[in-house]
Amino acid sequence: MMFCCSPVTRQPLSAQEADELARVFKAVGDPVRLRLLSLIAAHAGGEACVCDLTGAFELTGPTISHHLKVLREAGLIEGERRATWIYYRVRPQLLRQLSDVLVPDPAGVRA
Amino acid sequence: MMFCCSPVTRQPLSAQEADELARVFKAVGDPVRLRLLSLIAAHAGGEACVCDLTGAFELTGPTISHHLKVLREAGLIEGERRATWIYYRVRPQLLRQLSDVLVPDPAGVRA
DNA sequence: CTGGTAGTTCGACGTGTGTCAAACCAATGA
DNA sequence: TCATTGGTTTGACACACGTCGAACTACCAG
Repeated sequence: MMFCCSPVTRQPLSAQEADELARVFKAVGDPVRLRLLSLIAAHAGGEACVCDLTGAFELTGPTISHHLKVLREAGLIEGERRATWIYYRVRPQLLRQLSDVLVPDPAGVRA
Repeated sequence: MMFCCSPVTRQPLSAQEADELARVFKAVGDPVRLRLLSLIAAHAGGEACVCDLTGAFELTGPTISHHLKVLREAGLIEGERRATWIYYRVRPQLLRQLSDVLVPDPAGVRA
């Protein structure tokens, strides 16, 4: 992930930065994916296997799998197979970057 | 906006919270809207008229207008007409909420 | 009132996306 | 080796979304 830490409110984003950022925000711009992210992050041990996740939704396996893939390709989570199960964990660095980039300027810093 | 301040990583989002949050993240999940938000926020005085914005893109007026409407309906910006021009300004409260909700837990807080 | 500029709304069109069923791959266990 | 369970991939379909041109509204200047 190439964009860096200066908030969106500081100076105008370049088209490139905007493209990269938008890709990630689009990934969290879906209620199912947000809940998946939240379920994984808040799960005991910081990780959850897919079998823990599918039960929380009225959606089929393939659909959950699709959303996990979107989150994975956005860099928000990573998965690891252990024996029969695949465990997902969130990648806090990217989450932190997203959080930082949205922080509003303290009033009056701009000209 | 009804969702509140506890980070997504703390405890699983309810379906309702996820819906509301996703609506807003979807609004920032587009490169043009991200740049618009950034242009408005970083503009001198904290506001910009539409005429300041359209020139920054290779897009027609109606398209810019459409994206501004999406940002407006998401609660991220607000517009005010003064004489011939309409000035947009970002609403920092919502930006702050989005930022807060994405902050990762300090390691080891969860069980 | 007429003309001109700023901006939005409307209607249409092509592409992207969420969903599912069916087929497939990986690991375990008789 | 075969059957079973966990997950992903593929293909198809309906709907949402980004974009544009054209029509429209709001304001200002003669």
